[in-house]
Amino acid sequence: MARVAREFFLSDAVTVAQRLPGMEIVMARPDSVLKRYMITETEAYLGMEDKACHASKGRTGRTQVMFSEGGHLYLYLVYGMHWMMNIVTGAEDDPQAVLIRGADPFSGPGRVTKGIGTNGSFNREDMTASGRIWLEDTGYKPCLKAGPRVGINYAGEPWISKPWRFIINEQTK
DNA sequence: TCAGTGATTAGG
DNA sequence: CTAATCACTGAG
Repeated sequence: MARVAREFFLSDAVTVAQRLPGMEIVMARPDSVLKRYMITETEAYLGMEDKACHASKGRTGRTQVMFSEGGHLYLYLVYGMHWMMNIVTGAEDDPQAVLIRGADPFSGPGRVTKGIGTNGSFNREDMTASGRIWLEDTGYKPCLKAGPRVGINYAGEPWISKPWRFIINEQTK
């Protein structure tokens, strides 16, 4: 299976967030064993206008990586204990990103990073070139369910209501 | 329901 | 320098 290349990450965050579920995050462990985690849930953060997006505050030390070319990782610590992992999307100077909220078998953005082992040392990593983390397309195109994003009430309308959270919709039978 | 925990940011 | 905030989780 081939590594997903730059072009994929240059689309807008909503498009990338809709395509990511079903794809696999591949981690090369220090002992060179490869671990794969299928993405199950994402959220899109759409640039400077989106008040829920950290980049709406402008270019700061922390948000700088969101202004880089799509394919880079944006990792930050929240509540003093949980690392959040985002994939930057769009062209350079177009600050958008997709939060990874779930990756099998982990549910919840803090559990994902803890489970797969990403932390601040992965901030600014380029997924299209890194030797320790990248993305692969399995070809699986799951059914998705969209809904409002979590934990961003401070952003106010209309951002609270944007249906930019995407979850694999398990078939009920 | 609510405390833990520390980086980041705005402001004096 | 201070103080507020926070894209969460787990325990009760």
